[in-house]
Amino acid sequence: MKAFVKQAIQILEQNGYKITNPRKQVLELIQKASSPLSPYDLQKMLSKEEALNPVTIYRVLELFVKLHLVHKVARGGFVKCSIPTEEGCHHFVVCNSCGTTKEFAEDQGCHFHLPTNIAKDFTVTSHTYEIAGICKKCKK
Amino acid sequence: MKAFVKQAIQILEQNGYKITNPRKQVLELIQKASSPLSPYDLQKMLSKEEALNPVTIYRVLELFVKLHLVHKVARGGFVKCSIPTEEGCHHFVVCNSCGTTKEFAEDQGCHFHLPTNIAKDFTVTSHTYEIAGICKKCKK
DNA sequence: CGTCTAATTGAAATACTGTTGCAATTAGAT
DNA sequence: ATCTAATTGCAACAGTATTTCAATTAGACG
Ligand SMILES: [Mn+2]
Ligand SMILES: [Mn+2]
Ligand SMILES: [Zn+2]
Ligand SMILES: [Zn+2]
Repeated sequence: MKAFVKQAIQILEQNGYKITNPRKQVLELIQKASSPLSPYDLQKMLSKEEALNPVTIYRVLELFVKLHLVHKVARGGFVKCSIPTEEGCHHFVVCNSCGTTKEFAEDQGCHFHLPTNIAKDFTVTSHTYEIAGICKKCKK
Repeated sequence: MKAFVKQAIQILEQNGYKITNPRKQVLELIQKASSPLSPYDLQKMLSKEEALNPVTIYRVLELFVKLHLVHKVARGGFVKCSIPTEEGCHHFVVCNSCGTTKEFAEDQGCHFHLPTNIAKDFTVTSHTYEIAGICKKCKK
């Protein structure tokens, strides 16, 4: 995943969006990162000279998501609480349009799978499986 | 999952916590719900008479999480952004103690599985698989 | 190149979410 | 019924997210 910035710029151009400094800066940071970044994560990574207004970062990311340049992965903020399941896992369907979240049961049991290299360093207490997309209603 | 409230109250008692109105109210609401609830979701579900201070709801939930009466499922808040993967899926390990989030590759490909009854009503654009627990560092 | 303008950014105001400290209230032990 | 530690509510605050509008700028065009 190295051509990321280059390719993203192409897609911006193709869709008639300007190649601005804030957009380039954010793309560079995302390319370097190995973990998901929040708007404020990004802000903190910028030097004083290249500082950006948080509002700008939000808008840049919003655009990137619209163009599918980045995925919006739901992490952070607070907590929704749920009754624990037998196997300690949760399965959700989330509509990207209306935000509706529904919990569901997997039809042939839990598909949990922990890579062995992770298992060494990490004590698992629960896991979550989330499917994002568009619900029936929002398809009109 | 019907004995939920009763069992929760038992565990509160066993651990020397008081059975208060706010705690009972929140337990009832969670039992009724079929989807995860945020503190403010819960607040909105309460009538004027039984109204609770949001701070109280936060603290009640915090206790419930500690006693494993509910799971803290990470949804909502804003966005962390990530470069999309081939298969449109993301796999994270999240430490419940320090909050560190790492993305990882599944060792034998993507374990994505969409129950057929969901597939009918829902157009999937991406999915996320998240493992929560305690990282090496935080185990001391 | 410079000019021009629609697109983009930043500043300010505001709303929502989450946390902390302290005083008032209350569950439940005696 | 009384007493007290545990719990709740209030107030103040910090962090996150959104909206409006004025200032700036990318890049199209001459
Ligand atoms: Mn599972
Ligand atoms: Mn996957
Ligand atoms: Zn929807
Ligand atoms: Zn940790």
